[in-house]
Amino acid sequence: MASPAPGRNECPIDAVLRLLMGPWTTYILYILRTQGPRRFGELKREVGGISAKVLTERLRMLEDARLVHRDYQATIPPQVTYSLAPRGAELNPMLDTLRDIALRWQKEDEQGSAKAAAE
Amino acid sequence: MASPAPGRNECPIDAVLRLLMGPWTTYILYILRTQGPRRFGELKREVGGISAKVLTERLRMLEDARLVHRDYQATIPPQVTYSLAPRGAELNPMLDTLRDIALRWQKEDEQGSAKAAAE
DNA sequence: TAAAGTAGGTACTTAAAAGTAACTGGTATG
DNA sequence: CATACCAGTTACTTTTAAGTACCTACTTTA
Repeated sequence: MASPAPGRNECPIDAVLRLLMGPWTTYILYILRTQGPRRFGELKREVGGISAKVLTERLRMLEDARLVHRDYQATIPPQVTYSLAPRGAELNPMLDTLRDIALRWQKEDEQGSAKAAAE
Repeated sequence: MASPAPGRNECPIDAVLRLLMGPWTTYILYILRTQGPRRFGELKREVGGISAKVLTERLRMLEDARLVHRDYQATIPPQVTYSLAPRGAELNPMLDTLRDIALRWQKEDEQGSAKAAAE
């Protein structure tokens, strides 16, 4: 890219959002957060429908950003366990707030459309 | 899509993140939040580098989600003013938290790499 | 000895998003 | 009488991301 558009590449908020967005990502974090550390295969089964390629991509992204910790045991067969890193846990309150807002909006919209339909 | 993947389409957090992510979006909200209501052309100039098409798309998305309010005056030439709607303002604390976290991580990473380079 | 499980990697295809350029109607300006 | 401004829209192209399928090396199980 020749000219980095202002507010796009430079914005640190965007960098974090870019990390979280995309299919599966928040769901992966949600599982690690509520179910605790999980192995690759477990995670894949629990997310359900995700391919190994995309799961690997997401986990690498999250690992590079240090939201998730990867523990590799060179046993046979190898055991790779993923867990929430401190930075991942740091996002929990924000994600909780976001979830509350999102759920409330969803409920408001349903009530609003129900009321509008009844009138 | 045949089977809606679990945790993907159903997740309300994802719906809001999907709204905020993407180039320009948080920057547009940032301008409306810090500079106050702005007209289409002003917004376009202030964001800088965005095309009318994409800016319109983003504003329509935000308007549909009721984060932003659109005021159309059928004068000649027409005046269209965009402002933060209540829902948009509701996100402010969360975006502030997110920005603080993002900036701190950025700083930590810079210090970390600087320290690592010095050693 | 063939299959299945471990944790992925690689190549290819497809679909969605983003960007580019030209166009709209109506008026005021040069 | 051609141009520019306002706030977009439309058609088209390019880029990016996501998805599909198959591959690795090694071991245990049937």
